Amino acid sequence: MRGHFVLEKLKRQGHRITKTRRQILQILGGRKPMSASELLDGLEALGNKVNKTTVYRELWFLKEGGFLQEVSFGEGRSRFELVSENCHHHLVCESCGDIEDIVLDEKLIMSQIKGNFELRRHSIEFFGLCISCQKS
Amino acid sequence: MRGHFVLEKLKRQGHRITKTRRQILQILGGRKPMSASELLDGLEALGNKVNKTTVYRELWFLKEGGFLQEVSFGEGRSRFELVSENCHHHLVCESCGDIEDIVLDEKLIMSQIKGNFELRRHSIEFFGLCISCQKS
DNA sequence: ATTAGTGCAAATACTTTGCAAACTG
DNA sequence: CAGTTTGCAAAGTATTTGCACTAAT
Repeated sequence: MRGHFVLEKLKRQGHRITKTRRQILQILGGRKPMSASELLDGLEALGNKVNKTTVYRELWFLKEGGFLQEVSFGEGRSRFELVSENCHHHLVCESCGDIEDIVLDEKLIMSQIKGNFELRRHSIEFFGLCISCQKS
Repeated sequence: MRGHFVLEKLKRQGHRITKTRRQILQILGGRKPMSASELLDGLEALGNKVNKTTVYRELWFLKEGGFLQEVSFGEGRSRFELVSENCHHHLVCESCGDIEDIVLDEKLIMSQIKGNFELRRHSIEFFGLCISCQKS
């Protein structure tokens, strides 16, 4: 889901397109899952000195609207990324924190869930060392 | 890894077996991944009014020792469970919070990670509705 | 007796809330 | 103008730290 598509849908839904909302989508559009504070930094880098409350509320708003998904890398804080059509997961480097996307064979994994559990969502993350960090 | 095995190993390593340490292992031994505050409640239910600091320190200690593993369900807090020989994952009910273990075909999943990423650990969780919650 | 383990209070990090003010459409 | 969005301050929850004190071996 691309940022401008989100903006159009929001507009159609009667929501307002503010500078902060536009910039948050812009920032999330290009990168890996981001935490609230990283987003805050990103906004500040764009010259937008917003309050953290605004960022948290915007993340909640966009998540509720189905535009963002929350991911957790066990860092004690949440990260958010634009929902993507192709279901992907992450390779997280424990040294430099770099995040790479990885696409798994969904069917293969889902087929292993037997029984009557009604699956709604899942979260799969791999942690280790990226190529650059293996060298150093 | 069973609790009493952990206790023996700790004793061999020169660590002390305190009431709190014994009870924490006892509580973690029987159940699903628990948060620090749940553990605190469990200890209080056993008549042990420990301080939360002690619980956090003990969890850190046992994790460092390789006896516990940390899991995150994106709740904004960490959970801990005894490390198990057979690598398992979790089915988490989003309604009642019940946690069921599930064993996946590791090789099948790991084989999908191509490239030069040096894998150290991974985390796979499924969220949805357990059987009882589907009925109500 | 040593020193690992504990309690307490305070500090830090992340996130949420209430309300008044500002801005978008 | 009306209703959405924002800022600010304060509160809430999870976790950590320093230091003096207690207890296991």
